[in-house]
Amino acid sequence: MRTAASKNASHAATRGALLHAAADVFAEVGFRGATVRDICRRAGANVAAVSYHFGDKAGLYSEVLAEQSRLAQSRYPVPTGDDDPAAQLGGFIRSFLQRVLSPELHARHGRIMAREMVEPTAALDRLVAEAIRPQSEMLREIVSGLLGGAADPTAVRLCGMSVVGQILFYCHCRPVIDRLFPGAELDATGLDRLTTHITAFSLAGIRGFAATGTPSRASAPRRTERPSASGAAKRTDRT
Amino acid sequence: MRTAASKNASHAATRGALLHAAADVFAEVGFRGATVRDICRRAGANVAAVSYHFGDKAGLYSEVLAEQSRLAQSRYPVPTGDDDPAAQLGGFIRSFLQRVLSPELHARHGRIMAREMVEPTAALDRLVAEAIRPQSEMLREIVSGLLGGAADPTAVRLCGMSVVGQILFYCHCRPVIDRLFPGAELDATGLDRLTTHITAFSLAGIRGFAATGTPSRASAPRRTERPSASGAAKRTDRT
DNA sequence: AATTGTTTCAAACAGTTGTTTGACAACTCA
DNA sequence: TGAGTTGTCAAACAACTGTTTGAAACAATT
Repeated sequence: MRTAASKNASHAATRGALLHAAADVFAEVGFRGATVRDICRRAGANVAAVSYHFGDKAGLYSEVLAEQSRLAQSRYPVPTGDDDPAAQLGGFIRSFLQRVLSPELHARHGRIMAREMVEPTAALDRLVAEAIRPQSEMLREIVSGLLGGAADPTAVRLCGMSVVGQILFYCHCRPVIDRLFPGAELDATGLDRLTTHITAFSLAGIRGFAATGTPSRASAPRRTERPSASGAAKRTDRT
Repeated sequence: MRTAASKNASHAATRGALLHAAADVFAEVGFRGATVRDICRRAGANVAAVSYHFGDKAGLYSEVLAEQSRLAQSRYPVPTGDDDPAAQLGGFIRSFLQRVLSPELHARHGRIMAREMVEPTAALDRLVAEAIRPQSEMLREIVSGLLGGAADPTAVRLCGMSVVGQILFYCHCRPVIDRLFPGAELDATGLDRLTTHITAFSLAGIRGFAATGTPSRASAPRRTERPSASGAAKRTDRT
């Protein structure tokens, strides 16, 4: 029998090298595009190493996903201990942005997560349960605090998604953004500016809902004609 | 020589069947995951058909991308002819949402675009130039109209991205949303509700900027401690 | 020193991939 | 009719995929 860690250091060494290399490769080309041979070459390990240490490619990927998620969470945790809901929202947005966009984490964590969301693998369920749902719950409480206790749960959910959507846009659409606005980089300064903007925009948006139960006094968008779709769906404007 | 259409109907027929089947397959499993054999099987064509009609797999994909983009744009165009910037924004949001989320288009257009943005291929440049940049420009003018003529270009851009981010979130993160909130479907009614929400949220957010040149009166988010990152980046709060 | 359990490795395996080939049928136009 | 073009097809090609194998190297214990 082996007494856990004391036995062999090389086990943990190559295992770590595999995780390290795999994170890079998965981030670059996705799960499908990644090849076990490429990962092993970068890790300085034999092709059989993946099978030996993680069972198969999917097992390695699942482990990478979990590790990246843990790492990002511990590096930029959501700050707690603030009573002001507005400050809570700002902290939430800042930490979220840093997790997916800060230069040190975007290359791996951010891109891997983006891929996993758009093209889910079997590992997504675990990721949602362990990492995403708690975050979602946290945001729900913050928004709820901003909207007031008796707020419509649907409105709370929609506002939360509006916040997260703004954040993830910069992560998911980075290739497009870089092409549209070549100059704008996302270094630490850019991240600060982004945090300020999204927080202010979101607070104003949420407070628009808080004022009246219905969406502020905004002029309701006029329906576009549906060119050939038959039978206009019955209208239900109110939330 | 062949006089265009009169020659052989079977050419256009199998070519169309290939585009049709390929759109489905690319939407389902992405460019990498799609196999020429699967596409041809669904199209009722021979494996060699792709090579014959489109040169290679990438050529077929590029054609699918362009066709889907054209199709979505003609089906749900951005309504024009409205003078009220708020109504313009509502129309922009509605048509955008319908293009990427309406049941008839999401299965193909929406999902293919989402994949292309997260994992770009060589075809992205053409897509940006022909479809995305014009939309971006349109949105820029709308937001500019809302913020007033002398608005900071950076603020206009950020507000525009806040709008688009909210929209694309439902397209890019659909797998996650479905797991977090299993009940919420996105049929025509749900799309209407979404349109109303995002429009109201965005108008409130933008107007928060229009009031003062700086981000409303929002309490600035307090900085989270950076656990181990050395040297705090110098602070530049103002936009 | 012999034994045991663990980790690495080159080689091979079986399957799939995109693409090409050359024969064959269908059609147009003279 | 017959030459010439065009589209389809089964088969094959070479390259690459994830995974397995059995032997070798290694470290620690007996």
